[in-house]
Amino acid sequence: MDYREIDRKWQKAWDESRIFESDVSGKEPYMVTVAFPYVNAPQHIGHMRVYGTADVLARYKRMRGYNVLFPMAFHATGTPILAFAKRLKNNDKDLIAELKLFHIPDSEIAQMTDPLYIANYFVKEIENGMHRAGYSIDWRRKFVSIDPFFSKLVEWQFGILNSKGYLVKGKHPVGWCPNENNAVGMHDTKKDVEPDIEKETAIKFKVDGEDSFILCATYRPETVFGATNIFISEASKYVSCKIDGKGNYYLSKAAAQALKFQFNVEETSEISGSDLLSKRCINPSTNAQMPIFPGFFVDEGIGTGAVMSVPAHAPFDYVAIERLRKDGKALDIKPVKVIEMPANGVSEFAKAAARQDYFDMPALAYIELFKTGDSEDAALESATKLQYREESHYGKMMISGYEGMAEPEARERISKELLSGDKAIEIYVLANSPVFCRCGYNVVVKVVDNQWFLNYGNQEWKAKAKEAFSGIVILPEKSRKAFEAAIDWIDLRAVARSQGLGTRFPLDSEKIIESLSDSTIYMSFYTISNLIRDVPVESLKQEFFDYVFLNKGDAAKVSASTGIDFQLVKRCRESFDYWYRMTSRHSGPDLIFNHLTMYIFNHATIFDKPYWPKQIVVNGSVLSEGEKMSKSLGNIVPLVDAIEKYGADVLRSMVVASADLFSDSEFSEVAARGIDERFRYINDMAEKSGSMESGELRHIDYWLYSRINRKIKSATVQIERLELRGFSTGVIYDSILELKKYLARGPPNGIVVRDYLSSLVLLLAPIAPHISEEIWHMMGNAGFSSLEKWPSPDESMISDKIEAEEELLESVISDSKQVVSLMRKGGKEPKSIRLIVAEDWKRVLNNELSGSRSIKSVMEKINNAEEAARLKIGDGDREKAINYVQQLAKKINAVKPSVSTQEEEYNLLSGAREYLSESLSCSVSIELEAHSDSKRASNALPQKPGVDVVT
RNA sequence: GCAGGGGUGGCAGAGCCUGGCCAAAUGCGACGGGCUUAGGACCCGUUUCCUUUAGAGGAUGCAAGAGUUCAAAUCUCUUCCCCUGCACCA
Repeated sequence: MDYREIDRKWQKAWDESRIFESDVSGKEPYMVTVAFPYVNAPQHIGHMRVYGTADVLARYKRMRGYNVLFPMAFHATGTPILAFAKRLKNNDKDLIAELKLFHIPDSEIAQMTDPLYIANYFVKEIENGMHRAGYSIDWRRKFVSIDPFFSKLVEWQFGILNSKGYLVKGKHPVGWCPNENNAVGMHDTKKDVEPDIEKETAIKFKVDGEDSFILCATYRPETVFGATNIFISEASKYVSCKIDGKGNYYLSKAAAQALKFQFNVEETSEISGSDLLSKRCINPSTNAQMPIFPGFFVDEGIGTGAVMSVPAHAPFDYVAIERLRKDGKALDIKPVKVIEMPANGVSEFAKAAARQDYFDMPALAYIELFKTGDSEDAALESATKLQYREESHYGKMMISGYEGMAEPEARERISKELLSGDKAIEIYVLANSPVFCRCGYNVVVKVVDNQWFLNYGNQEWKAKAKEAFSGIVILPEKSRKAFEAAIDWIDLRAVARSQGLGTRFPLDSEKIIESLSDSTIYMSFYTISNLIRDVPVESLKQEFFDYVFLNKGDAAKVSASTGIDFQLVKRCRESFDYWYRMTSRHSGPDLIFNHLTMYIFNHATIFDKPYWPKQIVVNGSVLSEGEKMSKSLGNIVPLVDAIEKYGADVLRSMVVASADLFSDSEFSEVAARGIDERFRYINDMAEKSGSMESGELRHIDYWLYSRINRKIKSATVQIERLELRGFSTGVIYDSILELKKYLARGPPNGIVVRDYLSSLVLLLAPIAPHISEEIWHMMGNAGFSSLEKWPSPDESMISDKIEAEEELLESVISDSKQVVSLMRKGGKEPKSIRLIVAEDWKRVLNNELSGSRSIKSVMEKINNAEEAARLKIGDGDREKAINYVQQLAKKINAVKPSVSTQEEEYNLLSGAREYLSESLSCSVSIELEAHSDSKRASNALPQKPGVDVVT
């Protein structure tokens, strides 16, 4: 069996028969869409998870009789492709190495300095990979998000959003490269670090006798009540400046430079750090006089280059004051405690901080307890972090007006009060500074003016989105909460960028629509993309989309004003109306907080209710040999390589079906081998089954029928919920165990095996379509298994009884083996084994006990002659019956009702006698308890025949 | 910090919603045996501890602790730990 050959054979057959090209019909529609791939890299096996899962659903629904559409397009908007081209221009070695990993020839790489060339190349590459993976895609509908005709849809969409007032203008902080003069995201930084922007409160400390302020940035404005002095960097340059035309503020020159990206900063004079030391300030919250001291730890580049000193709550401040004291300075500075920890604090540190001896200096507690072999700065750093964290967690304010308030709440309140009282301003800082742009420059925070946002915070819109969301089936159901959180959380989203590929922003033609915002309703485009491919782009006017997607206006007028053929206009409307009624959307969990949420919002406001999303499926990722795939680990496996090596179906089963939706699946050599072996086994059995004789149905044949029908039933429930792990375990693994068990029971019955395999092969079709087709054909069927009807269970063939009886045989064997092995230990060799079938009155008692779970009532029945007769307990059996019930008393909860009668059990064992003696390598005889002279006879229980090993 | 998900035997991973048949499926690994010239494949058995020459009994056990219950991996509470996301970026 050569997977490669089978893959090619059936892919070709599918293509030639165009079975995945779907058009409007009388059947129920089912449309499956996946977050389209970004065309700046070839696919690796990780991509197979989401596309493969979607394909499994598409293939399953097709077999369920739906008219399934699985389209695909490509994403090329935004900056990554530009960045890619730029990196290649600069001969970026890492990128070239990555491309080589995917076997991209040098001649191609040489041409990849052109963004469009890159996009085209990867479009082809990815399409080829998807084709070889066997996805049932209708390729006629493909498009790229930078195609002009697609831009028309985006323009139309933004026209609607604007008319609803959802586009707003405002300020926004971004990571910024002063050298390249553009916004910097994760993709643009060295080591791919996301610039982490945080807000800080910069408090104004009035300088005594001057009309100016010292500006101190802090994360903990609530500690301003404990501020005793100010620290500056003695050796640094400071400036006095106006910020946005207001005030005279002292801050470090470095800080002033950085703040120019956030405010209009006018420097009016320069002053050295040491000259500042002679000034005094006033604490805006306590009106206390505060001296200015040099602080050994103050960095001119961080914050404002000036720090408000809170020695009670900041270890660095405390130590700086101590050092000054040693030099006879700052003698009158006393720490002021403003946050109290509970006396029974949870950590050692917190407990100490609350102790009397550290009464007003909790910082000291942290410092002392953190004294390690580390450098002092490192220890102080750790102490600071912990104190900050613990005070946030457990601390309560001691300041009147805020007494007892938890610190985070106080922080927010006090910050707001300072800001509204004009006692502070808000600045942005880079929390993970320094971050380097790829060009080598330090990234700063810039506040971008005139930024356009989509206002997802709009209450009306949010309410609509929630309404739409309530009607969506989320798989797996447990990710529903994440969506709810996302819908609540999403607020303003910047929507225009100054660079990148994509559609121009209608309200500012200098800008490009941001690349997640331009792809929130693109799935609707699939319904018409194949129809309008040759229509002149200019004709795709607003009224065309209004008619097609919103049913506004009429086709004749639209045709007249746009010049698009009347019939075509109507067909577009019909196509959208047909397909968009049932859609399933697929992606990874990383898109919940952006794309998928935006998808819901945009659909809710643009489309009418019948076309709102119906289902969203979120799946986990793929680990490679237990590790996350990453460039640095060098364990990225190109998709086409893996298909070549293992075959599409083994790979699909491993990547798509070996884990449940939410968990990561694992790609490994061992797993591949396991699946491969099982596929081969099924294939071999199918081959052999052709020549198997058929005969009358035996117990074990009914058993196999019961199993397969039960499997069809459970597998259908599982695939419906995309619980693919359970599904594939049942279909691939368990079914083989069942077949083996069946074969061990004697010569197989051809018709039964063939029926079993036929169902199995169809169940396998969604995950392993190529092999399914191959075996389906081998077994003499015409047509494609991909188009066969999904098997439906025959409930009448599902039998608990038959399955329980087969289990009985297994337990008889294992019981007997255990006895035999005990005998052998004692040096005795078994000659034969007598199996004794329990009498019917025991069965009756089992049923009574398992029903009532009451020893007492059953005993009463036995002792009552009439009842006993009804229960068919003869007078001679009464004594035995009482003993029996007493024997079961201990395990009353484990007593099960009896499934078969004495006669049935006897027949079962007799029928399986050959199998039993073979399994036990010993001759076996069956007898009834009533007629048995074995001393073990009374041990016989219903479902558990007595075993007498004769030596 | 906030939000979401999780913690099960050597490993992976079911079970948890709907408590009892759970010393816990299945796969992998390991060990012993069979088959084989040999290896692979395949087949059988073992894989928490103790006891047991009759199919068994007992102890411990599903992150830790407490609770509910006749009965807890499963329900409730507390604590600890891990993963993911926190935006203008695809």
